[in-house]
Amino acid sequence: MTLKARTRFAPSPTGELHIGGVRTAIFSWLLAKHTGGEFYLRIEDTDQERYVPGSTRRILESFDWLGITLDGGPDHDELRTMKTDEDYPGALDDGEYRGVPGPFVQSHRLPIYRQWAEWLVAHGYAYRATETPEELARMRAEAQSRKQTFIFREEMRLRTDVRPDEPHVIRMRVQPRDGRTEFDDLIKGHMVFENAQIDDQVLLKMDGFPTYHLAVVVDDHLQGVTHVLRGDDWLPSAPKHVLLYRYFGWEEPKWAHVPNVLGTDGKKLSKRHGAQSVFEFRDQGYIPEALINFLALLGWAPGGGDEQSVFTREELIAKFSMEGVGSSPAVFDYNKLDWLNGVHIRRLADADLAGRLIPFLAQAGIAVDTPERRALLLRIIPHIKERTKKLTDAAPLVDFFFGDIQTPPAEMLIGPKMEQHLSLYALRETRRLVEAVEPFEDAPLEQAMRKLGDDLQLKPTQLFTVVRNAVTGKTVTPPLFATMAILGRETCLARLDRAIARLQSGG
RNA sequence: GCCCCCAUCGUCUAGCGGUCCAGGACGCGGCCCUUUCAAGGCUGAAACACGGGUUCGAGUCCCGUUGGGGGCACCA
Repeated sequence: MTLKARTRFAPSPTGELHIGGVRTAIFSWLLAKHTGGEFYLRIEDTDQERYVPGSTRRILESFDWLGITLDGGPDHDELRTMKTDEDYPGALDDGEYRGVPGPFVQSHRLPIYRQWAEWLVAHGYAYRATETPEELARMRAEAQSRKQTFIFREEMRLRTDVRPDEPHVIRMRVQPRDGRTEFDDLIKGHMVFENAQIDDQVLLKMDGFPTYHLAVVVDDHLQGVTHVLRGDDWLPSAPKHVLLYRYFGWEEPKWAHVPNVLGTDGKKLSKRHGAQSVFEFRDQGYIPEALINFLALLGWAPGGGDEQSVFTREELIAKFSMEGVGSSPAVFDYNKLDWLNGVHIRRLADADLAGRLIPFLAQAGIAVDTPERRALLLRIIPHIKERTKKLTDAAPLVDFFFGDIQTPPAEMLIGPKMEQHLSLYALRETRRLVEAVEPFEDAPLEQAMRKLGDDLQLKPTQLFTVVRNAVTGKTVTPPLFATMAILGRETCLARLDRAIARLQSGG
C-alpha cells in the first residue's frame, strides 16, 4: 500500500480557473484520492497587483462543477475576510478539514512568512537588501550590455548596512556558491542545477508579502504536502525551493513537474492561445465527466498494456499513478473531447441528462418549466441521447416537440425522386393512416407506414422523408415513428393538414 | 545571451534491449447496418526527427545535431 498523499492546488486569484491548471489539479486530486489521502485548495494571493476580485469564488465554483471535492480550503469566514468578499455557498464552515491546517489564503498567513524569513536571516541563509526594482532593472540592463547574465548576489548590494527597522527585502543566500543543487523529480528524473545559476531570490517583499518561493515552501511544509505537482514551467526555480527545504531542515516533498498543455498552435496554453476557463467548457455543453476523463488522458495513460480510454471518476482514481504521467507536453484536441463528451452523455441516466439539458434548452428559448414538459422531455431523451455530443446539440433536435413549427415550404414536402402530386397523395394517405392507427405508438405506426410505402410503391426513404419534413419541419430529427408517437395524433394530423394545404396551393 | 525541459501515426498515447515489418483511441477514407441524423460493427491509410556510438541485437541506453517548448521579477 502506498503512503497517503496530500496534495494541493494553489492558484493565484487572478482570473478564471484555466484548463491547463485544472489538469494539474486533476492529477493532484487523482494522486491524493488514489492513495486515500487529501487534496486541498490554497489561494496564493501574495501579489496585490494582480489580484482579481471574485476569482476565488469562481475557482471554488469550478471545482464544484467538476465534482472535485476539496479536503481543505478557505472556509466561509476566511473567504469573507479576503481583500474582497469571496464567500461561496459551496464552501464549508469548518476551520480545518481533515486535518489540513489553515489558513488557506496566503494573505492571512503573513506573520508566518515573516517569522520564517527572519529565521533564515538569523541562521545565515538569507540577508536584507534595499535595492529598488528600478535599481535592479538598471543593474540588469548593465549586465546585459556587457553580455553577462544577471544573477543577484549580496556583494552587489548598493548598501550593506541595512537595518531591520528600515524598509527592505529579504533575499535567500544561495550557498554553497560553487556547488550544485540536485533533486529527483517523479516525472523529469534526476535534476542537477549549478548554484552559480541560481540567484539570491527575494523571499520577503518590501510590502511584507512573501514571494511565491518562500510562501510555497513554508505552506507546503506546514500543511503537510507530500507531493508537489505543478507545471514544468516551475522547474527552473525548483532548486531554490529545494535549497530552502534544506536550509530549514525540513523533509522535502516529492517533486513532480507536469508538462504543459499546448494549444493547437504548439504554444503553451494561455489566454491568448485559445485556452479556456472551465466555465467556457461548461457553457459550450461539455459535461464534467468528459472533461475530467479527457484532461486526465492528456499526459497520463494507464500503461501496462491497458488500452482503456473511457473512464469514470472512480476508474481514474483506481488506476491513476504518477508512473503513468508522461514527460512530454500534450496538445489539446477538441475532436477527442467532443467524442468523449458524447460517450459520457450516452452513459448518463435519462433523468440526469434531462436535468442537465434544461438550462441549455432554456437558453435556446425552449422552456421546460412544467411537470408536463419535463415528462415530455424525458420521453424524448432516449431518442436524442446518442445524437447529442454536446448539451448544446439538443435544442434543434427537440424544439418542434415543444412549440409549433413553420409549415415547411412546398419544395421541402416533395420527397426524393418524387413528383408533387405523388408527395401530396402520400401525405393524404398518411393522414388517413395517422387518424386510424391504434394504438398511436411507435411500432404500430411503423408497421402501417411501411405497408403504406409498399402500397404506394415508394421506398421507405421517400415516404418517410416527406412525412418527417411535414411533421417536424426538419430534415434531421430523432427516429420518425417515435417522434410521431411522442408528438401525438392530434399534432401530427394538424401538421399534416397544413403540409397538405401548402403543397396544394404551392403547386 | 544564459539555464532548463521535450521529441513514436495529424492529435492523445502503449512500448520500460530481442515477443514491434510498432499496439490502442480520436480524427480521416471505405464497407455494413439504416427512414434522416447519429450510434454501432468491420476495414484502410497514417509514426519511431536526424547522425553517431554502446550491444550479438535499439523505438527502447549514451552523446551530438536539428526542431519545439519553458524559465531567467520585490508575478505566480
